[in-house]
Amino acid sequence: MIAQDIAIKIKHKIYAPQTFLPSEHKLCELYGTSRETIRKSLEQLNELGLIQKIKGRGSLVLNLQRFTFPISGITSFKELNQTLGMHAKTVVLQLEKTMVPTSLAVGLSNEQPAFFLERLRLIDGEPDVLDRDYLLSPPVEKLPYQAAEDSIYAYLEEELGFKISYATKEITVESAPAAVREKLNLSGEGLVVLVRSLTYLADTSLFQITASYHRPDKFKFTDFARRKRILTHTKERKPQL
Amino acid sequence: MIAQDIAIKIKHKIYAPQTFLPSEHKLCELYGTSRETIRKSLEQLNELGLIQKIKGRGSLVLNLQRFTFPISGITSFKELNQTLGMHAKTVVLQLEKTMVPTSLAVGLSNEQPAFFLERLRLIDGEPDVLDRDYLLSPPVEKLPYQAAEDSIYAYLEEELGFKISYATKEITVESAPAAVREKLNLSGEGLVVLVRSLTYLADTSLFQITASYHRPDKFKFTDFARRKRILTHTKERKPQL
DNA sequence: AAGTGGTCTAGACCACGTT
DNA sequence: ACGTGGTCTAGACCACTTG
Repeated sequence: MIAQDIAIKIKHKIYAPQTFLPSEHKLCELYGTSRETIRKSLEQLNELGLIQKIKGRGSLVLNLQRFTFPISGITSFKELNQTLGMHAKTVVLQLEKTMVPTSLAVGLSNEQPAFFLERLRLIDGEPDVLDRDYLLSPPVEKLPYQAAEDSIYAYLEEELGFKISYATKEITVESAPAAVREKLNLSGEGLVVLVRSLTYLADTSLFQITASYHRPDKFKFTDFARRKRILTHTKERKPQL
Repeated sequence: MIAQDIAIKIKHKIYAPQTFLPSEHKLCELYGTSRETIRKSLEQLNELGLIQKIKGRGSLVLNLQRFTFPISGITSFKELNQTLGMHAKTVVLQLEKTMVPTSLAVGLSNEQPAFFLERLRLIDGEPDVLDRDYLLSPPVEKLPYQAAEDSIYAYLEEELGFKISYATKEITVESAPAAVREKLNLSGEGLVVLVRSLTYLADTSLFQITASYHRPDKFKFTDFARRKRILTHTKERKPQL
């Protein structure tokens, strides 16, 4: 809650870019909590790229446009839409209960029922993205048309109490199938940016398999990343020559 | 150090995928530290996608191949090369001191000297990526050819004591300039995946501007992301109609 | 010297899952 | 009932930056 409160204040420029937040000590008094609690909040903002903590000086508000296009995380299209104020529209092309194709089977055991959902995303009236989702049927038992048109994540989290936890994404460039090419009004070689996602719940069970086909001329992915020194320092020892 | 130690044990399957780590209490005893310290370590592993913490049960080791292609962070090509055991090679095409083109000026004040560096990355003998870097000249005063061929990050961090902190990345698909097209042996429409990065030091000063041109057929970006609920909940209030 | 963030501690209480 | 992780506390000492 503290992190969110500060994030909102940064968003509204109450804490302006290039200025320092109140010191951790002052934030303790402001929120009436201990310092470690404040520090955990600031750590979240640091990880998101909203601030940069500088030893001996303070927590500097960054002016990176983290609110303009926060795609990197697991952000649903609807949320993006709200945040950006784009003139975006979602058209549900298909919604039916089927089986997950074995070609997509990611270590899935045999036949796996799922809701298949195909949605076309339009921005300013132009087709931009075609999403194909499989929502595995345990755990997703029902999927109202309204949820598909609105926001699946809002439905799952708020209505059903699902705890969506993490996702893996893979971005490649591929030649689009004819059906996709048609729906996206593609010309030329028919190359699309393909974003494949696997999304998991807090109990580590897989519940969503997505293929997102993006028009290459409209595709833009922005990312914020902090330098980690955990995995990279585990260098292989080279044999002594 | 604790996070790294556990990460290595996960990598070497001492802690196997789909099993639980020792409980936080046991890890306290193992490392002789307090619980909060263990928890901070586990939080790092959680953020990296190595484990999933489950309340009431324990910390589950995930079997996502986080060691096979950890591109998402700020990982230098050399590090990737080591991690993957790919037959990769870097050819330095150019290294000279110039000015940053004003077209790239990202709020840079006037004339900004920098080292321009062009490198071709070959994988299994095939050109795969063309990197064009500008390393701003304060703070980078010298740039030995050897560092460019080996690893710039290792040089900056280990030799010069730089603290590389974070980067923004932007991925788009564009038509490659003729010079790039040639060096990458591109045919057809000459589309490339363009990854633009701005990399910053811990004091928030910009020091590197990179454009990476990837052959679209070789490009692959994988990402691990956890669901955040800080930015997304700051919904705009809709006007009451 | 004073203020800042970085790290750690030894305890506490809670919520969740399993037995 | 017990063990697990989730959260918080009130203090401590350190390292860095600035006046």
